[in-house]
Amino acid sequence: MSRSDILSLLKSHDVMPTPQRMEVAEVLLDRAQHLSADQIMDRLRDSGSLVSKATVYNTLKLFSEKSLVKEVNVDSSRKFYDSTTHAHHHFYHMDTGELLDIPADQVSIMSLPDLPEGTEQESVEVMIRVRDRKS
Amino acid sequence: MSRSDILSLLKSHDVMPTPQRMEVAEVLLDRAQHLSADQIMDRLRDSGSLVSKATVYNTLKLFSEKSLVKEVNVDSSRKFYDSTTHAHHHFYHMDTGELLDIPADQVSIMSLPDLPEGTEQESVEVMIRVRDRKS
DNA sequence: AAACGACTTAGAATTAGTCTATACTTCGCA
DNA sequence: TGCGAAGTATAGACTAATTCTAAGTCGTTT
Repeated sequence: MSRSDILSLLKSHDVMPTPQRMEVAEVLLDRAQHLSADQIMDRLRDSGSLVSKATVYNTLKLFSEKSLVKEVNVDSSRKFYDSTTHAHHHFYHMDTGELLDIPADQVSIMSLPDLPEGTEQESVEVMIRVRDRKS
Repeated sequence: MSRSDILSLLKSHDVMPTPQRMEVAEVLLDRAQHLSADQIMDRLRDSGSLVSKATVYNTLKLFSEKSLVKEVNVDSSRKFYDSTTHAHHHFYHMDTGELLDIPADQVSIMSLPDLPEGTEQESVEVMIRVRDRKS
């Protein structure tokens, strides 16, 4: 995704495109991927950026509120941010800690349950945990 | 579940039934529920128990290794321990932070995807996030 | 120019969970 | 009956991710 694509993406999601936000977006939205705040910090540092930790966290929270990215909770020790926002599912590789997309057409859920009284559905996520085959 | 049921459950799962482990088990396995380590600590304290934090964490980790309980990650700010171990799915109520079981027969997944090369499946979990209906 | 609002920042604070080092129990066995 | 090994339990120090706080920057408005 080019700089100007990112710029208009931010604008269209009602996010003021500050230089720091642009830097974070360029890292995360570069391609379909799942990164933790920490990994994003590292990449920013590697490319010489001076964005502060607080700003990275603020920015990621803002992005996910504005639906520019999706939070994924797997591990309960850290959050991942997913550059793919449309509905899809994940493999979680327990040995490597890696998160992989499941192609959307490869899982289908037949019947969804009745929701608890007075609630509405926010999202449905399927998580398949895998590990290295032992044999 | 009675004390003696719990006792034989621990034994059958190869867990030495020390007094502290019995206390933790009595709290968590009392009924189908999802508790965080912290909630378990609170309940133990309320009932006058002196078990230490470290022991509670050690015990919960042991229980889940021995498949006496199931870890559930939703929130990435804390782990939940589920007293129901057979395969089932969850609602996560985003407003209350509560976790609810989905009756097993109410979700069925039609097609499962091909697993990544060289891996085997560990578990499949469906998580439906819900929130209070706005209207 | 002063004030304003939105943003960024360093570093302190918080919090779930882990680690460490010490102490206690149990139990086989000399 | 006493000893030692193995397995457990504990307080408290520590870690790591994330949030908070309070001060600073910057562009815009008055």
